[in-house]
Amino acid sequence: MAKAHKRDRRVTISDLAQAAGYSKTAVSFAFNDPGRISAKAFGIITETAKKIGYVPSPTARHLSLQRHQAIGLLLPQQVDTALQNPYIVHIIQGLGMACHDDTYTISLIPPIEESLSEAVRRAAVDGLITLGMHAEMRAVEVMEQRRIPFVTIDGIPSDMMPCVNSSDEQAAYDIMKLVLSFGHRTIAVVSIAGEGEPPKSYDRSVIELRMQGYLRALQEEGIPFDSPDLSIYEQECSLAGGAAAAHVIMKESCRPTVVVCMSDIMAIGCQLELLKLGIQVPDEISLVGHDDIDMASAVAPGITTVRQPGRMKGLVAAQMLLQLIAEAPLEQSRVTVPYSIIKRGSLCQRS
Amino acid sequence: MAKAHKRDRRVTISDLAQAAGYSKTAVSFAFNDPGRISAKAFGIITETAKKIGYVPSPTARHLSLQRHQAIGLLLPQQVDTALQNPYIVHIIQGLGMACHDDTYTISLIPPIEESLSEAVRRAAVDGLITLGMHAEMRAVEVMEQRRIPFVTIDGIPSDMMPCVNSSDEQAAYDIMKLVLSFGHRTIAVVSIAGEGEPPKSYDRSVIELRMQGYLRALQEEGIPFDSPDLSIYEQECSLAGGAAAAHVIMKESCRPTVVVCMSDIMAIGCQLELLKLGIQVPDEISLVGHDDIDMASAVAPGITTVRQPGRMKGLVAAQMLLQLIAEAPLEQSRVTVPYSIIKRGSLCQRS
DNA sequence: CTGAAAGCGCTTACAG
DNA sequence: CTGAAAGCGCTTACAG
Repeated sequence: MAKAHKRDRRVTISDLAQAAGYSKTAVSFAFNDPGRISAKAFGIITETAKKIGYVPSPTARHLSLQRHQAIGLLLPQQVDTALQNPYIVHIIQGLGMACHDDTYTISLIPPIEESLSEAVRRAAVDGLITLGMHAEMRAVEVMEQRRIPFVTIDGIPSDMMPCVNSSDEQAAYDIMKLVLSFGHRTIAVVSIAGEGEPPKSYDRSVIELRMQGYLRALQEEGIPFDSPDLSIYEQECSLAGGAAAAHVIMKESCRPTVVVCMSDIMAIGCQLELLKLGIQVPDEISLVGHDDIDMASAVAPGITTVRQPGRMKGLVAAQMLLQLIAEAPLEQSRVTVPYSIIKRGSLCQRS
Repeated sequence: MAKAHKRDRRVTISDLAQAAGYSKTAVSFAFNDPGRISAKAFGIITETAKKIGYVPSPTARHLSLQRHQAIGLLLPQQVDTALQNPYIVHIIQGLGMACHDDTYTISLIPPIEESLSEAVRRAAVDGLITLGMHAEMRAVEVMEQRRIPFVTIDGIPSDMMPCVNSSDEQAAYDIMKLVLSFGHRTIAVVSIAGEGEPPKSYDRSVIELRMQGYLRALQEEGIPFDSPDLSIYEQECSLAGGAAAAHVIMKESCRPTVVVCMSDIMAIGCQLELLKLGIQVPDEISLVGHDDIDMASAVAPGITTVRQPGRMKGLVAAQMLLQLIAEAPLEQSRVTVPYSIIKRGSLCQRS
């Protein structure tokens, strides 16, 4: 009676049990295990449910079952910033592919007031995918306290932390080797500027690995870190950052014949700006990038780049995570996903 | 004692209460309203919490508070497919911007076995953003049963359904007018093929509105729907679809001087293919698109297009949704976000 | 087949 | 300031 007043209350299992003339147990079975009640009970309950508009509360279910049917992606930055990075979008697509069959949902979890660990505390998910995590981070501690499994993409491998990486160092080495094989000896490298401390600088490790790869290849060719033929810049990872790089490079007294960018987005920004400035690409200045985003093949000339298998990484990471959630053993806790070098028009023989 | 065995159990509020020598009430206050307990109690409880690694269960909190601190985005397709559409990525970015301050999380909710309404049933969120919903859909019914507020982007306006749209008909009209003002009279329109019934064909309404806009402009110029100067194609909304359109168009006996594509992605695909086929763009064939995705300015020539304010729509929709969740009245329940026509090189005077 | 009851882990009105 | 207890809305072992 008291309850009947509140017209706007959500209808609960008790309402339905009462309306249908069965117990809550029976109602629950009707929705989750119909075989355990009579056909008659099932009929009455589902009919009544339809009539009074009963929908089981997911939250209550989650608490009861200790399961959310959701995984989270821990973002190093706010959602709008993070999704500007096509690589992250690719990763999400990969997660989606893995979640599809198991009808898991994906939560995007940005830091709360700069704090990833606070975000982890509040995340209502069965597991987390993290980007560029290393074992020392506070967020890891919270995940362990909460006993919530996680898989790291592009993290620093360490014990007990499943992760999927690609060989960033090797990939960078390979593309620099390619550049050198085209005869280039005056080289500009555009690295990615990290904005501050963790969590923002999540992929410092990747940046460092790529730089190491570049330098290793250069060294093999007799070009040391401090060679006058090598100039290294840091720019924001965006079209604008690439454009800025173009301007700085053009001011060099000893103009490079190739610009090696750590990301396609920068390479494209740089290329567009160079073209605007009337420079012939690739004839006067060649360019290479990293990631193989969609745009890399759309611009003219296309960007020679390393394909970062974002989708594949997301897919594999999510599959591993679902295994962990199911408490199944992992075949391997560190998987390395292959990259490939995509040759397009932006890199040519030094003229 | 019995509990103490299970080393792998998550530590709960009871564990902490016991360990700290206070009640669960006190523990709860320590985390949510420290002012209500003594400084001493607060100190002991937080200290002990740290020591035994207590993190409050978000799920239990959600059930108790009847609040998730999360909104969901109902996707018309699987995550990986949906995110191929940059417009949807933009919308998510907009949602992120609105959610940032209120520390709401975003859930990506794809249909479950083709069923959006099933997805809505299971969604553990405080509110939903839907794409292209109309009042008759089953999903709407479920949202109402669950009393969960929602805001529709690109939906068909109707009573009691808050929505944010842009004037698609007008935008399409405007760009076709622009095309006509450049002297074009032999025109190919490439529409978006809908793959089947709802939920897949979520944006049929948008497609229809754009088509209506095109036709209205054409009609004003004396080009009726069945004019021999007008050919209409349907293609998948992708680079490949655009490329396919290019081939079909080139086989026309009466070759058009302009291709009006309903999306940039198709326009770009078409342009790249035309260029490959040796056609001069825009001199031999001009092109226009729709959406102004990043790539539209990156290709050469740039695509003349209508900027779809995806980010803005997401932002506004999420702000409205948060209002509804807070049970605050909406200033207006139907907002129209402005578009703008972006002129680039792909459209020129008919030669 | 059916249902009373305990449990999931919190919050909070209420009484002291 | 402090705590016992009811409540959030489900699931499920258990007894009948």
